[in-house]
Amino acid sequence: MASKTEHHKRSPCPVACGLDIIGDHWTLLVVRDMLFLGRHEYGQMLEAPEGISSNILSDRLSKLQKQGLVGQITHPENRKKKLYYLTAKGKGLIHVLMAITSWSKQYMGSQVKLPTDLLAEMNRGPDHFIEQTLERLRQWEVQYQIHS
Amino acid sequence: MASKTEHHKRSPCPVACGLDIIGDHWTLLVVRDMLFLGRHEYGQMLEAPEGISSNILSDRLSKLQKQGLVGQITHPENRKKKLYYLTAKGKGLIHVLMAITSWSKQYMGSQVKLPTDLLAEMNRGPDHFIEQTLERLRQWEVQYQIHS
DNA sequence: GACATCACTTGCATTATGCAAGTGAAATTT
DNA sequence: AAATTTCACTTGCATAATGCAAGTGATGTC
Repeated sequence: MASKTEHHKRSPCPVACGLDIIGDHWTLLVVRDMLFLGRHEYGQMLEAPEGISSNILSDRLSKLQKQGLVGQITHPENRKKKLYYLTAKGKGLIHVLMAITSWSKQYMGSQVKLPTDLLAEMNRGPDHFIEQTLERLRQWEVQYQIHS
Repeated sequence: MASKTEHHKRSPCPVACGLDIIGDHWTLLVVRDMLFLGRHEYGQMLEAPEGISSNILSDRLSKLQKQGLVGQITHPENRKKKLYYLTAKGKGLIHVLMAITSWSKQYMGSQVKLPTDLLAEMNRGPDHFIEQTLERLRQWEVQYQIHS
């Protein structure tokens, strides 16, 4: 569970410290699911096309909770389900995710595609897209009475 | 060498595709060295406080070159040295690195510190900082006659 | 010609990941 | 209320990635 590569013990660099949390193949995909794709349940995230394994998903969700990026509640409509949500710290990664998205669109061209509704919103500019995304989350939080 | 986790084969998501290239503990630190810290030699990067291993550094530099983010020339002042430089694709990651930096500064507080000169430039706003950083690189490229 | 530098490479132990299968608690069906 | 299903994990085991120490060979210096 504890990674051997904990940069922050050796370096105060914000990039190095940030990578201690998000510097792996899966963490940012889990954040993406919650932030952009409306996936807040374990089962939904498992179904994402990248094909995360159940043990990795479980591990990342618990790490994200320990680090304060994610919280959870039991699903009000089904007590055996859980809902995972982003805290302010987790939502703060929206700028990182958008920067990666822009970079990929620009330099990996034909390989990348994104859902048409998100693409349309994104084409109206980054500020608009961010506001739209956060508003969507706020509404979802109201629906489930989450105070992140 | 070929990772088992190649998202782009399963998903066209720009986040997933981007993470295929930068989604590990070390790649972005190597880019950071070249982009912000003026480290363009193998030996300099080895000395970074995070303590990258020589085999990992070698691996990442060759991957970055294969993917077109980095190029190399032999050092004009010492033929047994090499100079590594960022292409436009590599420099394009500046927005990702800045987003991570901002996020770390905001949410990891006391843990992160950065060189005073960079901090001062950063406090003058992101646009200024980006222009300053890219200008520094341009001058360095002129010095070594690099046409990225 | 001996020695030091430099950018790697190699071997091997440790850690992380991928996959398939299993577990137990809660809900649903019979 | 007994049996089955759903759900969020765990576990076991094979494979891949990483960390570390020690080479290697091509160059440059004394």
